[in-house]
Amino acid sequence: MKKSKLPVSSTKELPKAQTAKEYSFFADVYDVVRQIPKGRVTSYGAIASYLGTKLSARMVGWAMNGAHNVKPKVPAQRVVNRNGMLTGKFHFETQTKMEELLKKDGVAVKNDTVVDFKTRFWDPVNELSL
DNA sequence: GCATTGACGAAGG
DNA sequence: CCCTTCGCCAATG
Repeated sequence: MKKSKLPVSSTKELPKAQTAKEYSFFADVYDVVRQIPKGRVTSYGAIASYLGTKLSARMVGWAMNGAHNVKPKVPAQRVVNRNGMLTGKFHFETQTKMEELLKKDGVAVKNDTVVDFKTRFWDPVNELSL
C-alpha cells in the first residue's frame, strides 16, 4: 500500500491528484495547454514562465510526458519548442498525428515546423495573466 | 547515492 | 551563422 505521496509513481500512471500542490505543476501545465485556443500554439518556455518555472522549461516537457495519460486529453500538439518545431511529435501515437492535428486546428505545418509560428504564438502570460 | 537522460532555452565559440 | 556547452529540475538506471 503505497501512499500516493509520490507524484508520478512510475511513468505508466500520472497523479490526477491536484491534491498534492507540489505537483500542481503538472496539473497547471495540462490546464494551460487545454486553454490554448484553436489555431494557436505556444512554447514550453511560455508555459514554464507562466507557472513561474521559466528557468526549467524542460519540466514542462517532462510533465507533458504524462499528458497521454491525463483526461481529458491534452492538445499537446499545440505545444512546440521556442523554435516552433514539433519536437514532441515522436511522442504521439504516430509521428504524423501531431502535424495533422495542427492542420485540423488551422495551423499550417511545414518541415516539422509551425508556419507563422510567431503569429500563431499564444503566450499564457500575455493572455491569461492579462 | 551518483551518473545519465529529457517533448527546452539561452549563451558561448 | 551553425554547432556545442551549460543550466534547470525531476525521473530513471
